[in-house]
Amino acid sequence: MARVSAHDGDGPHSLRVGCSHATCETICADCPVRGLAVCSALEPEELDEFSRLSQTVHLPGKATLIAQDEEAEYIFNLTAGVVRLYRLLSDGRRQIVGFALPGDFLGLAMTKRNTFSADAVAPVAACRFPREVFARYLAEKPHLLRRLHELSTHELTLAQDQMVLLGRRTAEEKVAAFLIAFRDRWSRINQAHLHIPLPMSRQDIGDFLGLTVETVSRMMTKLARDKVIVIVPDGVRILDEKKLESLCAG
Amino acid sequence: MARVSAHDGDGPHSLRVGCSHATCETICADCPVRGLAVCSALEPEELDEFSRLSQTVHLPGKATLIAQDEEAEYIFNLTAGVVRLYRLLSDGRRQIVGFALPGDFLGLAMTKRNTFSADAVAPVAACRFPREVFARYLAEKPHLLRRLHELSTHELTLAQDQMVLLGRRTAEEKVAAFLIAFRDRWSRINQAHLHIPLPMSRQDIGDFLGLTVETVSRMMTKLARDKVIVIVPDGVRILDEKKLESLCAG
DNA sequence: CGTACCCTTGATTAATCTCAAACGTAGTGG
DNA sequence: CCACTACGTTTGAGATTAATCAAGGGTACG
Repeated sequence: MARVSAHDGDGPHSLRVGCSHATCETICADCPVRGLAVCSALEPEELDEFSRLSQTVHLPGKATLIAQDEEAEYIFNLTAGVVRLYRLLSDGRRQIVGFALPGDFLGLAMTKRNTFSADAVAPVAACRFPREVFARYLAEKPHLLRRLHELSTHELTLAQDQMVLLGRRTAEEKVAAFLIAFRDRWSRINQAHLHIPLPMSRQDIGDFLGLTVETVSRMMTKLARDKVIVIVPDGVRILDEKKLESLCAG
Repeated sequence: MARVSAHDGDGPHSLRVGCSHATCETICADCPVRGLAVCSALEPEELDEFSRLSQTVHLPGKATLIAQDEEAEYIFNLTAGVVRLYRLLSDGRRQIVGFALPGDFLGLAMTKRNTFSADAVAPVAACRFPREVFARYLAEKPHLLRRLHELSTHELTLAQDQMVLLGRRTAEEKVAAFLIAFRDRWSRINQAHLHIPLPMSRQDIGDFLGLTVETVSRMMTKLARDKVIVIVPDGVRILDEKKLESLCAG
């Protein structure tokens, strides 16, 4: 896959196009999220063709991938890092509608304008496709469309989970459910089960759970005090899995 | 379209198959939600073929269309009435994840098991397709799949709106935003703008907005006291559109 | 070393929930 | 026809959760 770096090398916004076609194949084959992403819908020979439509981009933390209401120039297939997706109210209140992890696709809707903003929580790598190019490719690949539809409806299910959480769970249940959900999502990427990496800030977690920073912090402290978790740098370690699960109030 | 009644006629669960093929065409052509529903993706000759895959069912209020975690036997295309979609927590807390109006499709995900429950708020009419039959038809109609994907991503956008509402809006803003959203959805079906029909109970509205019945009632009363709306049987009438919109806190 | 930022903790306030009761309406049966 | 019941809605008073306001502690980075 052609490779572009948007932050390293010779200047803050330099673009450096890297590998040849042969290299591209190697990169896709080595892709850590190969089996999870949209790409899993494609045959090896299609994947080769597909990969040539994109560029691999590396972005630093806080970089914007998608800006709400702006024209959707690109869609992304995240390969490393974590991205927050959010909407803002006019007075500045923010609701994070999701966190994207490696393997996640940004821009499923393929709409002309973005319906949310997205920026990197920590440095990210992604396959970036011009939306128009992707749309043309999609038009002649029904099985890719089917995969996209699967991903969309899965997202919709997650969104409904989140509605239950936001509307009907207490602060403690929200935090517990968040940790469990994050553990489950990470475990599909790497095997580490009891250590949950949380690269995002408490503020981000609060804006995802419909809570203030202070409340998130208090609930984390409470879970730690109750020996359910230990707070470690950039995450938590689960001490009592059963207890944490029971606190979610399924 | 073949017609089945699940509540009228000779017994509580009687099924009465009605019209012939010729009649079916007439019914689809007359369908009030023809231009809104999935059907809008189909050519007239396809529509004829498509319609023969379904039965028109009529269900009384409170009837269950979809039961969470059960096998998804049917998918529905709502033609009349209102349906609430919801999830339950094990202790009985309920979150309504959406209301389906005429033209809406239930079962977009096409998954083997239902991820939510759905029941009629008031008597409904719907085109009912056996899931397997629909899936087979879908497999050979990429433009239908495309339409389904469009509908799914639109649902996802609505779900994200709802997350903002649930996570970051006050009780008054929630109720105001609910009324505005409902007015907008009705206006796509019939032209009546200032009268908003609300066939669902206050409890339903509360379970949709993440509020208690009492709070919904109080906010409705407040809006009425402030001369923004008038509460009428089975709905509200908007008195001050601008004010109501400003209360949503875009 | 200082500054900035994030996280935590404490005290107080405010929004919403809970509990309780009264009201209205629709349907039922005497 | 009316009384009675059932159910949904409204209103009030008090309890509770989470927000707000305020301050201190830790860590990273220049």
